[in-house]
Amino acid sequence: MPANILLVEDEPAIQELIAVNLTRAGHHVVRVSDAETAERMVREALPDLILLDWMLPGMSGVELARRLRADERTRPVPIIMLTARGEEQDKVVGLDTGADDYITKPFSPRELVARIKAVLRRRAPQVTDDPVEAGGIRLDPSTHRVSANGQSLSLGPTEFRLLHFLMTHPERVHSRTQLLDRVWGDHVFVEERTVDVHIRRLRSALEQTGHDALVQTVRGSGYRFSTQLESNT
Amino acid sequence: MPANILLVEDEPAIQELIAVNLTRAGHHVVRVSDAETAERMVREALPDLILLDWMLPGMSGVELARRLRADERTRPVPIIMLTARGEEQDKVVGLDTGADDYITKPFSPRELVARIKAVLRRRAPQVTDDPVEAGGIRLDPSTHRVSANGQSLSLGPTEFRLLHFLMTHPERVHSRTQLLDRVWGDHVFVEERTVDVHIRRLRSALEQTGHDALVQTVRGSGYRFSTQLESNT
DNA sequence: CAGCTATTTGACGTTTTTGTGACAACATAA
DNA sequence: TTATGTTGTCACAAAAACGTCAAATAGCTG
Repeated sequence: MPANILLVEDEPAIQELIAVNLTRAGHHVVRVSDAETAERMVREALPDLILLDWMLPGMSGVELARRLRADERTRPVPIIMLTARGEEQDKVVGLDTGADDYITKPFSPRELVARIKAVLRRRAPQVTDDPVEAGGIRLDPSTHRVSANGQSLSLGPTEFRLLHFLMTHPERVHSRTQLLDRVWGDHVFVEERTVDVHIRRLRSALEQTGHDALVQTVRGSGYRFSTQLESNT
Repeated sequence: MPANILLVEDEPAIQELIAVNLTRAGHHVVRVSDAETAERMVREALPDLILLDWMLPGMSGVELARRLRADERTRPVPIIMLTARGEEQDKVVGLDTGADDYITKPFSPRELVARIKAVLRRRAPQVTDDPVEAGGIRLDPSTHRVSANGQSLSLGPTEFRLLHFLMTHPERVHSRTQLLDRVWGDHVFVEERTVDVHIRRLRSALEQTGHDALVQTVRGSGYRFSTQLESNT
């Protein structure tokens, strides 16, 4: 289960150490040295998980975590705190800010990878029933209804789940494989091309209400739900 | 929704951590360090929820849960198990004893509060004796009567409870399993498809009075009582 | 522009899910 | 007891959704 991980750590040596190990574990790591940049990146494309150093120049890790938790859109992203001190107090405060786990330096790569795996798995069944709204589309899992500017539209179960997933992970590119895993389920044996077909069905449903640029194709990579127009060269 | 919570945890530090957070979340917390005392307190005054540590000196949490489940009076009190990391397999057993949920240490206060909220909501006795009215249908539990635009119609007991439940939880989609739990009872052994049949009987009763779109099918999910028309096109 | 690859699209057969009528078991009341 | 009504289950019918393919189209590279 490879994941996109955002590593926020100012000390180059540690950054390197962590990045190497995570990459070896199959994850895709993006490195950042300060909280401000990190915040921008998170808003740009939600990572699957954030590794956040406790102490950072400028805005601290704690502060960043708090800010991310304050925003509806970034709230669900799991955060693991990297803390230098092993004090009980810090742990409490750290978790209080909304971190999902903490790990005390120095730590073994093995442990880090294990923790990440645990957090990612724990996050998985975190299916929220909360309504999602973006780009004029409103999707409510509890009533199983989708409406576009008041006008309601009907989707098959799979299209519904697909749209739900895309809307809860907006602005991010999802490969066909990822979509199959997250929308269809880990164990299904389905052609990747099938995703295309469902994307198309979803699109044509959305188009009937005038929304036609929400589900975007990223050639060679996958699909993306975005309220921003596609960037053209 | 503040609740009375009984916290059974022997380790002072964790007890403190949890208590502080729950109190901050508006709950009233009573702390106890062993199962025996806990049992006495529960019998004395039923709490709204019990947070129960898996491992306890003397009688274990599991054992306590089992005993509470065995008694008619204490059975309905929801229990959330606190388990230490790495007891994955035990989770199953824990749920088996009748726990409503479990949470693995270390956990974030945020997560704990959320779980508690979820369990309390799930357990909330939302069935009252008040008459319900929606979509031209009026249902009165106290007189056990249903009327559609004045015209009264007769339903079997099961259809009555089914309609009652649907009307008191309108617009929401209910899976067959949920309906079995809430209408038939928690642990009845009935085929899921039986729900379909009763839905059909309910529908045909309603149709005789001209109401035919109230009970809607949501393919792949379940059924829904709604006054809004099903989305078309 | 040509050649190539990736994606879109429409069609189609299959599978899954739901609707329906019938029936036997059971309870209840006359 | 019989008569009446309710309930759970089944088998089959109907409907909807699904996955796959192949042809058409679009995008990229040189």
